[in-house]
Amino acid sequence: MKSDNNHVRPTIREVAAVSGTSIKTVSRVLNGVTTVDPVLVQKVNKAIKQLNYRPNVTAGNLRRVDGRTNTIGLLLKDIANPFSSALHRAIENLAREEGLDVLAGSLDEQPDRERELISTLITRRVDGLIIVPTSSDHAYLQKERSAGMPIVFIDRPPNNFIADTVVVTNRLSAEQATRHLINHGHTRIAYLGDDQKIFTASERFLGYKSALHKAKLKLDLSLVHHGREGFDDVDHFIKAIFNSKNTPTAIFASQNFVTITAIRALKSHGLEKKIALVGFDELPFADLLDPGISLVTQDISTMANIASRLLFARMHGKKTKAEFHEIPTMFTARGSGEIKN
Amino acid sequence: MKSDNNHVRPTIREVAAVSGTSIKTVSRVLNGVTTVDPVLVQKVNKAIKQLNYRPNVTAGNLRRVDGRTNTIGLLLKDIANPFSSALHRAIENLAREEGLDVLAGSLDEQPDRERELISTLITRRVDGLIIVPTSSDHAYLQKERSAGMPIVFIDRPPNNFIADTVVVTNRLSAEQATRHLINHGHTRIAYLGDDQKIFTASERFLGYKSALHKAKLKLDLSLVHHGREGFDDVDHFIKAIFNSKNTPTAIFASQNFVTITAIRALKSHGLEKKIALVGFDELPFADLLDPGISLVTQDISTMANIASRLLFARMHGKKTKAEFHEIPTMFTARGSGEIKN
DNA sequence: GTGAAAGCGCTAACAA
DNA sequence: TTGTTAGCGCTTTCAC
Repeated sequence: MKSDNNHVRPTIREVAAVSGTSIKTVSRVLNGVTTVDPVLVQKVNKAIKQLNYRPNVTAGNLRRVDGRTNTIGLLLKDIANPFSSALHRAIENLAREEGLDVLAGSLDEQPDRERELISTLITRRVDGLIIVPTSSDHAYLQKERSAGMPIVFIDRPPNNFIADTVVVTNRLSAEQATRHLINHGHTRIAYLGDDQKIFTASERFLGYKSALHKAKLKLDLSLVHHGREGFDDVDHFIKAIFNSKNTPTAIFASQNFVTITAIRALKSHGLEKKIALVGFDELPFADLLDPGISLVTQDISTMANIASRLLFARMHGKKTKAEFHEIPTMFTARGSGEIKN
Repeated sequence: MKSDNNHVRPTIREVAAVSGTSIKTVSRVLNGVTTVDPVLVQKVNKAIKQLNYRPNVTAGNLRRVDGRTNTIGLLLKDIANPFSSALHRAIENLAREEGLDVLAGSLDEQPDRERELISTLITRRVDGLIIVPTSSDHAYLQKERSAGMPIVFIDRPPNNFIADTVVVTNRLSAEQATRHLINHGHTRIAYLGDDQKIFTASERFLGYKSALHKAKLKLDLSLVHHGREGFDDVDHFIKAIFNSKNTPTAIFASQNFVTITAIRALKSHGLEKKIALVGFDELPFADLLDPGISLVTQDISTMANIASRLLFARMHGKKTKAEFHEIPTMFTARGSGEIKN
């Protein structure tokens, strides 16, 4: 609150005045330059303490030769989502080691929000961006990268734009999960997924179809639903197929909230121990349910590690061509996926 | 990357040059001043587009009369914890409406980390701070507030420092939860809690004791354990009391990870339908377990709302004395807490 | 309505 | 080793 005159922070100039030195000497002390006379260092430190001086780093960065703000931007689907927050935390830890702070924001699958947030982050001159994208066209980022902004995509690749990308083996893992159900004797396997516009959702659906195909099972579209997480339609669909003649004997749910909806629906029909279920995505405490939920989970730690290292390297000037990393998933059998037909 | 000469962002000066106007006119256009000749506005906008100019807000804030950075700092226990991330998300939404970005960080119950993070946030000149504190002494913040930094505490109050605070009715709600178990016929109720140094943990323990006292039940310390979340000791303790002669018939678990540990232990003994359990804190999908977990939950949305509004008001110069808000909790009976003795 | 000059708090360059 | 000056990119002041 600068408007308050008794509430103004002292500047480097005042520290210089109080300590009887120059601002440059104060600056040197602040930056740990070793060639300063220890006596002056003492004086400066005393003045700093006396005035409760706190350097303004944003002012310093303005002139500083590297011009860095030591801040990175992180765009997530939703900060409160378990996958997002685990990713956020892992990246926070890595950023801290590099002396970077993280400005994170939720996009809620809204492309406008993606552009808007990226715009404000650029306006703040963050040093780099890690993005779980939601837009279907990232050509607009070309200008930003040309202006020197390092950008790494995680969980989903960019569209119409080439950049470092870290994703998981969505298709392969979904195929394996579906095959797992097939191997337990199922031939009528429902697919419940997120909006197909989302990369991970469409990839996982391809994996599901591929598994059916390889097992010479026919794709029955009446058992397929692409919904929006948490929306009633998933619930309606599940209730509808359970009331139809064509009841599936197994379900592959390709995202955490969809899996939750499926579990609720199964429970409400008393079918949770009769119909097999395999989910894809983080699901806290999947082991506590009865039956435990068999899940394909993502190696968030490795994803965060690779993405962060890539970003930091670009921030340090690395100029090699964009890298694409596909991280294997883990499968944990806990019971729900091992129910036999 | 300023070191890269072909990667430098254009400045307001270049926009002025290209558009054939002055930097002040460009500044006016940028800030939407309406008294600018539309012809000049056109020219300026054309130059901005042509150069892909992005104003540097940190530079602008330096001179700007209010000196604000439009950033707030948010210190949480752990960004990936369900309670923290829900709080974070709620605050993010409110901050966005005010045009503020959020710099969030995890403290992991480490007081050093609290001081360190606050220090870097002040150095960045954030406009305000919302803190879930972990330190046992906040006197060090006095200087910062005197220098004009608005500070609001949430979930836990400050120590040796008076500031706006938003907490829940920890003691009362814990007492009610314990009484709920007593009302179902239990007299040997175990208490499992977090480290007592944590405000919420000690308050909830007081509530537990108060309920016993009012029901004329004796406090049996062999049924009480103050552990650290996720640590094996909670698990060991539970196993020990189940193997003792003094087995409890009910458990009050005062924090989410402790509740999880309790559920796991009960399940491993096949006791989840025999021993009653009430938890305190967020627990995703508590309704999906069998039995459903009866929980005291916190009104995170209201907490975030009140804390944010308080902070924003202080940022706008509000000078009234510190407010203390105690938010009621909600109790949801789902089965685990209604098991009778 | 417009622009030149000063200055925000700091670091870089260069001199002493 | 220390200090002076210029300047980072912008907004403010104030004259035109």
